[in-house]
Amino acid sequence: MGADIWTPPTVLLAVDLVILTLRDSRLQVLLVERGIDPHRGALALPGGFLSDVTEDIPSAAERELAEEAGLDAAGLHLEQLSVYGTPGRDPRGRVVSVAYLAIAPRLPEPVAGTDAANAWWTPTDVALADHTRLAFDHRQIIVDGIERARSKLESSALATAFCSPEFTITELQQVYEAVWDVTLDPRNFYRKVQSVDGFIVPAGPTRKTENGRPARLFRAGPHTVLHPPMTRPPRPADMARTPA
Amino acid sequence: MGADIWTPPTVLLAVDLVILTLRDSRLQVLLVERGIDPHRGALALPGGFLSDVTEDIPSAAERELAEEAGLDAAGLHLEQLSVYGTPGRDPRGRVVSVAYLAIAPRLPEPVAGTDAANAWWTPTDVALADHTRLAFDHRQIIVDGIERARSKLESSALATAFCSPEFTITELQQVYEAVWDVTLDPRNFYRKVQSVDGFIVPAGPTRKTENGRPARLFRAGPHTVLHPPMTRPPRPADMARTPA
DNA sequence: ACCACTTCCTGTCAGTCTGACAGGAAGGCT
DNA sequence: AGCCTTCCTGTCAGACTGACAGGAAGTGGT
Repeated sequence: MGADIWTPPTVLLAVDLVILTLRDSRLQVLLVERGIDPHRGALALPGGFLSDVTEDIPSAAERELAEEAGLDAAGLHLEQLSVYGTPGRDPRGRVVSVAYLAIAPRLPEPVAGTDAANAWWTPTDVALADHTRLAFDHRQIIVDGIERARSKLESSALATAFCSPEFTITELQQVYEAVWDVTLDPRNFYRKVQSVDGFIVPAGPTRKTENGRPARLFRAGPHTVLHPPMTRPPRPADMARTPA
Repeated sequence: MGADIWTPPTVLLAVDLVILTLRDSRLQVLLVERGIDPHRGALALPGGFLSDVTEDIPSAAERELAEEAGLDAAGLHLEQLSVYGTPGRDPRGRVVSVAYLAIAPRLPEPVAGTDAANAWWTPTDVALADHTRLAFDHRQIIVDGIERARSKLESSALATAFCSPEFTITELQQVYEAVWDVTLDPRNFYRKVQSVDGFIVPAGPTRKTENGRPARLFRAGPHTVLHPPMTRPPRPADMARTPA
């Protein structure tokens, strides 16, 4: 406890975005190729530093969402994920990054074409494969983001954020199946989803054609917390290990 | 896209701690009285700036836990809560605070006596009462911390962190009742808690006396996620309206 | 028009879980 | 021994879940 004038250290503040969507019935994450050092050429999450010292952190996340992903934050689920600030994670200095989780509906196919056009949707299993080179600690951030999405699918209406404003129950089921990496019984899923109060509401008498019998359309209901929650079937891979 | 040399802005990084415990069958939070401006004299969460630019953020949280609360981080649940960095939340500059949620077992009664002795356990309803003056945005941080604890009691074994290493089922029930602010049926609670795989395990043939029949002792089991989860009964305040 | 095929949706049924309630077990105290 | 306290085991009806069958509503082929 010296009596000298001590001033607290300063850090560089960044935001990183885990943007998830459903394409080809697979969970995909948006990655960009880094054009500058460090980690030039490696894949990374969209993100960047605060533009100026007066910028709000959620605003920075929305700005990066538009600049690097070409996505409009309006009508897009965006929530804070966690903070990553281990010393040495960025060689440029002490960088503390606030990670955000964004969920994009499947519709906006063309992500590129905007400012930073070198962005690709990547299936999550590919992004997390051993041979994929990810910058910084972005691998861990992606893992955390996916786990957050998996968890929130149980207790919240987050699944509707993966869908267009109007969607069928089958589409909703595909969200659960892709994110949880399971297969669900359609009949039980129909029953369960419609019994949860305020989860989804019928969207007019409209219907939608594709191949078989037309499906009814729904939209997100008024409730964001699910009572009772959706139950995730136990994955066979989760064998319990007992730490001593 | 200017060609000028742009340097990202720097911010001051702080940690704040929401430390919850159970005292007198009530959920209580540790608050300190601020001795310096801004908000001198107001109540605040324990916390402070990073000590130096090389300090890890979790380490800073543990250091503040020891310095301001006199608690040892070992064997204490500590998890990151969220980040609070709205411009203007601190008049000294752009301060971004990483909030942590800590759960303390009921035993360590004397919190004071250490470096910063002006720390008190405060029932959460008192801390959040309208007449209580809380510094900065700490009211919101406390609300978020309590909600996190409430939520995690459902799906994780967090409740055991409120208890001594060995505890009775009744003590565990009091945790749920205090945090959720509900009353639970002891008989159903016994059945439920013991049926959840790996939640609690019997702790030897030991017993513990107090007033009536001795209670069996348990300790935390190997699993930290609960299958199936504990279900929180709907609070009477949430009157559901059933649309026709 | 009819059939084959696709997808969507409704029903049934047994096992399990939940909420409500009764009553016995095991201590201390007078 | 009684009486009080607290702990714990049982029972039972209703709700929920997982597994499975079969009808409803479209499209396309012949």
